[in-house]
Amino acid sequence: MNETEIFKALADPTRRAVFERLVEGEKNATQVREGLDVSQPAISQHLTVLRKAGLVRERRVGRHVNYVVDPNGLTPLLDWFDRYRVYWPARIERLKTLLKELDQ
Amino acid sequence: MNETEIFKALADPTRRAVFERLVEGEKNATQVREGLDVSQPAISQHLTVLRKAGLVRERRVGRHVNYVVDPNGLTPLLDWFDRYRVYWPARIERLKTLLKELDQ
DNA sequence: GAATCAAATAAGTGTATGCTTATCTGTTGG
DNA sequence: CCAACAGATAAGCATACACTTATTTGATTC
Repeated sequence: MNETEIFKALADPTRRAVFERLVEGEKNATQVREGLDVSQPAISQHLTVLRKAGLVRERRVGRHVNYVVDPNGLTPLLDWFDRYRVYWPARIERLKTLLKELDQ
Repeated sequence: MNETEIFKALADPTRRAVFERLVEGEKNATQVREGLDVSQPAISQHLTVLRKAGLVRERRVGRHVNYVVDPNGLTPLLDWFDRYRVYWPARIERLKTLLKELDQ
């Protein structure tokens, strides 16, 4: 749930691949594993890390456990970026300004 | 320069603190160190990691070496977020849509 | 309710990482 | 030039981490 945990979770390429696969849609651990050259426990461990970081949620469906991306999981990182938005490229910065104007 | 390197660089709390201090403005290694309870070599090592990740740049000024945040350093991460913007909170998502409409 | 299968946990291992102290490098000001 | 000082590098260490194989847990289906 905190920045460090999320950054760490996304810092590992394999784990980021797992996350990216879940972005495609809800999947169980076996489906997540397809195409990735790691053992079943490895996937399970990665999913635990992602879950603890608040990036994914699990949902039991019969014998399987489905994993879904948590829509709010990335929020802390977005907030962090927001705090240093001075250094964002102009394109994004422009966007932000726009929102403020619209909120008024 | 690649996502993994940047995520890793920002995943360490001390190193992220170093980066955040540089966001305040150009500083030399000694100034960066102030208030942080780590040795001089530790700071030097953190700065090297940040520099290799493309997040900061160094600039010799006499006997000192000044460090500055690289404005484009975060771009790869922003692009990554962009790729998964489906899961951004609605507020931001709305913004994006708006921009597109305005571009037309 | 026993067999089956998905997924988690246990235990162990090699490597990466963040830190330290000690030393070296390089630039400057007297 | 050389003394002084900023910062980098070397070397070593303890811990964290990503992975493996082996085993356990837990739910379903026959």
